[in-house]
Amino acid sequence: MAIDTRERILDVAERLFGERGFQATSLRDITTEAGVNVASVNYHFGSKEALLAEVLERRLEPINERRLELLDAAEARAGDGPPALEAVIRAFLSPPFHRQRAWDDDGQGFFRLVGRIHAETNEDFRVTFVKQFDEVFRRFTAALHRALPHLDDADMSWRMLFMVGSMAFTMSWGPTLVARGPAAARDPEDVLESLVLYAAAGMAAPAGAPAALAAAGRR
Amino acid sequence: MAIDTRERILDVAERLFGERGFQATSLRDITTEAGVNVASVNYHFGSKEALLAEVLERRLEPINERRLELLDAAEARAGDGPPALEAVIRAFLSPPFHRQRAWDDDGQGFFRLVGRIHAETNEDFRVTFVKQFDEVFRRFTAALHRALPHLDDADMSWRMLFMVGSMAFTMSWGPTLVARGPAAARDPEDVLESLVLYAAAGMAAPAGAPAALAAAGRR
DNA sequence: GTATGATTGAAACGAGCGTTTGATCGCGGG
DNA sequence: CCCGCGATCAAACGCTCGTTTCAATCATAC
Repeated sequence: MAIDTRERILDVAERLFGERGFQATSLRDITTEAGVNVASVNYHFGSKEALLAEVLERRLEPINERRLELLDAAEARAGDGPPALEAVIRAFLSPPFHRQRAWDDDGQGFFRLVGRIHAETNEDFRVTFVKQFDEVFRRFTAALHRALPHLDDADMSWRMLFMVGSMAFTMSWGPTLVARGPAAARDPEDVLESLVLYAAAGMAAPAGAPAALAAAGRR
Repeated sequence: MAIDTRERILDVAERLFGERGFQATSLRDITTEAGVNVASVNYHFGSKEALLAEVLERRLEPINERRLELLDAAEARAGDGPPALEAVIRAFLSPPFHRQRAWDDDGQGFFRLVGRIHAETNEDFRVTFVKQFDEVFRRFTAALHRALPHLDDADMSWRMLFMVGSMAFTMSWGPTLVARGPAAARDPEDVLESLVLYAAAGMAAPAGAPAALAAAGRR
């Protein structure tokens, strides 16, 4: 009936998956709200899982492309020297935020969905999910290593995990935090700035000693 | 049949909820693996949701108690002055890690479950979930404000979100990261140290300017 | 030993799920 | 004009879910 059935399904699925989660959202929820037939999901996408995959890919691909563009620019600006830490971190963190003009935008569904899928613990899902970030991770790991030569591989891996965690959590809880207390209300752009500063400072922190030594030093 | 039906159900439920998620885990999965009857869940807990609540409470209550104890100690050590930033952050972050001797422990189920529930976006769930942290958040917000007087309320709220996100993400992805590349393999205690250093540096970062000013300053 | 109340067991309930089917519709090309 | 085909539709399929039922079993107190 309507303009484009595929697009309508993708839009509604993105929002509902973000609001309620993948498992908790039924195809009937989606198709009813989109005003299309139940069968159209399987007709256009093949299965519910394939629908999720396409929902994610539609957003993540341009985001990861943009990340690499910004990283290229940061490295070009640095010439032969190591790239500026803050620029590298901003290249990674800013693209997801730039689809979000305000906290209650339409983009909120995607925003929450991204936060949610980052927390998905199903190992099969993680394998396919990580693949989409393969090149992004390799490039940013290398760039961060150059910007922060004092960190070894293990330190870097964990700190990148910390950074991604902050980002994912902010995307997932940001709308809730803003809705709860007006004290926290700020432009998404401001929050991004705050997150970049936080991550840059954390990344640049001195490398930790093994726990045994640190414990001895503390006491 | 066995020693304690309630306890057996709680143990298995904790693990399976962590591995597969709440929605994706059926009561029959749990009861089969625990060797008890399907009806026993509803008999002992009332419903599947009530079972989840008890699974969470059993672990979170002692963790939050410990957090407050450690915060008390840190504040006592500081006397009238502001508490040491790193001590406050360690008081918050360390309790969940201290149930985890190794990454492949039995505690992994709980570890992942905690990571997962932090990312839950169902608003009803969040309301009840946040309540359990009420006092913890109030106390730590106050302590961090004293340790970091240069941050306003909004900055503090967001940075605490960043910190919790790093923690939750680490708990959720830590086992995956360790299993994937031996480069990252480290004692959970070492990772905690790394996380504390990262969070302390991020928290202590200079306060951000509003985005408009920051953008002007960058270009 | 038997009554009593808590616990367990097998089976069934109704509802909702993802998916499939086969008829029907709309429409551009022969 | 109608053929062919992609798109849509209502309906049904088989299955699994959380929950309930009610009889059987157990432990304990009298």
